[in-house]
Amino acid sequence: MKNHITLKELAKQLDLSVSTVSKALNDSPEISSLTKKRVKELADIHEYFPNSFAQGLKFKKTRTLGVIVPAILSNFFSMVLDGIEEKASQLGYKVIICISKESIQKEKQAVEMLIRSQVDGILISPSKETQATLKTDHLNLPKKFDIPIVMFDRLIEGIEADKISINDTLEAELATMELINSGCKQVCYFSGISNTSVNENRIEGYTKVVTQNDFEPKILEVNCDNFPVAELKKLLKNKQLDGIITSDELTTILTARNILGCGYTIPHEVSLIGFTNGKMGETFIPSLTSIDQKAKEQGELAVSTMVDRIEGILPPEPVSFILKAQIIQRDSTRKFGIKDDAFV
Amino acid sequence: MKNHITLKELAKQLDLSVSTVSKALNDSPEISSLTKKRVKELADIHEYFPNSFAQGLKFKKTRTLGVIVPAILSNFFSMVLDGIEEKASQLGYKVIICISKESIQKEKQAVEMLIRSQVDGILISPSKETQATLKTDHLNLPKKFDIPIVMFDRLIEGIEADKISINDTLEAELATMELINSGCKQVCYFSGISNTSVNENRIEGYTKVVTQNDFEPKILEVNCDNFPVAELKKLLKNKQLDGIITSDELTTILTARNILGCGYTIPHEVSLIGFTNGKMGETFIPSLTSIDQKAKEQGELAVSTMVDRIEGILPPEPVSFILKAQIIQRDSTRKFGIKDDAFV
DNA sequence: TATATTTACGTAATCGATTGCATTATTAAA
DNA sequence: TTTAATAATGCAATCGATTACGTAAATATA
Repeated sequence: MKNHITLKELAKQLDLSVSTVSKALNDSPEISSLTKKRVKELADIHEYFPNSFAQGLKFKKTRTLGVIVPAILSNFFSMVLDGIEEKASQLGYKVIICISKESIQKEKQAVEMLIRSQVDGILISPSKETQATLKTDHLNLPKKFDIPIVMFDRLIEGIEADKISINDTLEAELATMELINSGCKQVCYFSGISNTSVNENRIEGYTKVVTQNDFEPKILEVNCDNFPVAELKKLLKNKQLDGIITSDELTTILTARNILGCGYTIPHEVSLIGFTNGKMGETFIPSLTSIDQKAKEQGELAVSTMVDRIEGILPPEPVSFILKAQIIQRDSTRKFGIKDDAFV
Repeated sequence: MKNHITLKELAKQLDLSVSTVSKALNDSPEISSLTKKRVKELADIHEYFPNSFAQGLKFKKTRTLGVIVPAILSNFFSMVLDGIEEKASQLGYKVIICISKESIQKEKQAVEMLIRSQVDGILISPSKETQATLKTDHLNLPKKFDIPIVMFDRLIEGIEADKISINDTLEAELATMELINSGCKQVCYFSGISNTSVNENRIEGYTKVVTQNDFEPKILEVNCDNFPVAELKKLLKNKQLDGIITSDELTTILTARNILGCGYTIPHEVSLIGFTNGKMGETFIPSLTSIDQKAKEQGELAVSTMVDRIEGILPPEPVSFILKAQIIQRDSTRKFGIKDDAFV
C-alpha cells in the first residue's frame, strides 16, 4: 500500500473526474446514486480517507486543540489532562500537549508552536512565572490569529479568554471554617504553589476566615525539595499550630509526613485539609481529608467550552464557568461535634 | 492581523514573484543577497512562517509524533510522557497524546486517527486487552503507510517496531533475591497489571528465584478498586508471607496500607519492594523500597530512537534497547546483613 | 418539433509553499 | 561589437481536496 490513496487515483480507476469522486464521497445531490455506490465501494476497498493537509489547506480547520500545562507529574494536572483527552476524543478532536515546566520561556515557545501548527484552539493553565511577572504578551498572540483560548484553574485577568475554575477563595474559606468548627484554634496555610492566582485567592479566603476568628494569619511557604522542618517544629512546639490547609497534593503529603515525623498525631494534635484529592492522600495513613478540585471536570468543561467557542455557539464576549469543589472527609480531620474521634 | 501572512502577500508587497520570495527565504543561491535581505526583513516584520498544511502537502512530513498510552493517571506513564514531551520538544517535534484506557477498541481508534493525521511516527505501550488477546491487526496498520512504530515498556512480539524497555525478568529476579537476602523466606508477588508482557516477565523472574529457594511461588491478583484484604489476612495469619514484590505504584501503596491496617509491621514482619519509583512510595510511612523503572529515560529514548528511525539513521531491521532499572533502598526492606533495623 | 428543465458530470480555480525549467538582464570573453 | 557565460528572476506544475460554474444529455413542457 505504502501511500494513501488519493481522489485522483480513485478517479482514474473509476474513469471519472476528481470532482465527481469528491462529490460522491461527500454525498452531493448532484451525483447519481449509482455513481455514489461505485465510488464508495472502491473507496472502501482502498481504505480511502481524505488527506488532512489538503483539507486543512482548504478549510483552515485542523480539529486539533493545543494544551499547555505547567506540569504533568502532578495529580491535579494529570487528571485535568485525562478529562481533556477523553472529551476531545469524544468530540473528534486531537490534542497536542505541551508542558511549560512553570517557565514563561517554554510557555511562549509552546504558544508559538501551536499557532504554527494551526490548532483550532488553545487550552492553557499558565506557568507560575507568567502569573508572577504578568508578562502576558505571548498569551495575546493567539487571538491575533483568531485562535481562541480557554484558561483553566490558574486565571489571568485582562486576557481575552474563556475561563474555567473553581472558586478558590470560597473553597479556602470553607476549608478553614471546617477546621475551626472541628475545634482548631490555630489554622495555618502551607503553600507549595506561590505565585499563582489560585494561591492568592486561597490566601484571601483563608485570611478572611481566620481574622474573623481572631487569629493572625500564618502562611508557610513550602519548597517541595526542601521542606521547612525547623519552622514546622517550632510552630508545633510553641503550640501555635493545630490545623493546616495545604495547597497541593505534594505539600499535603510532605506536611503530613513531617508532622508525624516530629512525633505529633493527626488529626488529634494537628488537623489537615489538603487541596487536590488524589490517590496519595487517599492512601496515606491516616487517609487525608481533601478538597476535590474537580480536575477531570475542569478538563472536560474546558474542551466542551472550547468546541462551543470554535463552532460559534458562544456569545462573542468571554464566558466564565466556576465549578463547585467538594471537601472529601477522611481521617486527617476530627469530625464536627465529636470531641475526640477514634483513630481508624 | 487575523490571518497568517502568505508568500503571495509578501510577493505582492515586494513586487516579486512568489517563487523568488520562497527561494529567498530558503536561502537559495539563485537569489541575490540584496533581494534576500529585503524579503527577510519584510517577512520578519509580518512574522511570516510557512503554512504547515501547505508544507505538509508538499513534504509529507509533519514533525508530529503520536503517542498512545494505556493511562495517564499512573505515575509510571506520566513520567514516560514527561520524558517524551521534553525530548520531542527539544528535537522540534510536536506530540499528540492518546489514552487507550486499556481498551483495544480505543487503541485502534487512536491508531487510525494518528494515521489520518499523518504523524511521522507512533510511540505506543499497548493496552492490557491488546496484550491479552494478541489481536494486533491495528498495530500492523501504520507500517502499511510507512509510519514507524516504537513500542515501550509493554512489548509485543511479531510486530515490526523498535523496542524500548527494561529487563523485567531480570529486575524481578534481583528484587526477589534482595528480599531473600534480607531474610525473607516467603516472598509473594502481588500483581495489579495482569495480562501484560511486563507482568509475565516479572512472574517468570520471580518464579525462578523463589523455586530455586524451595518456595512455591505465590501470586495474588490485585484489583485496585477492590483489594483482596481477606486473602492477605489469611496469608499473614498463617505465616505464609513475609516478603512481597508488587507490580505497580498503586498496588504497592494499597498493599502496604492493608498490611499496616491488618496490624502487621513493615519491614519487620513483612518486607516490600514495589515496581515504579514515585512520590507515593517515597512519601509513604515507612518510605517504600522501590524499583526505578527509568520511566522518563524510556520516554526520552523512545523519542530519540523514533527520530533516528524517521531520519533514516537506523538500520532497516528493528532495534531494541534495554535500560537497566535500579532498586531504590528505603524503609520497607530490612538492610542486608542487619538483623533488625531501627524504625526510621 | 422546438424550447425549457432537470440531471449528472467535468473544468478549472483555489488553498500556500516548493522547485524544475524557462526567460531576461548583466557581465565576461572572443 | 558580437557571442558566450553567468546571475537573478518569473512561470507553471505539483501536492490533494473542494466547489462555483459550465456543459452535455435526458426528460418535460409548450
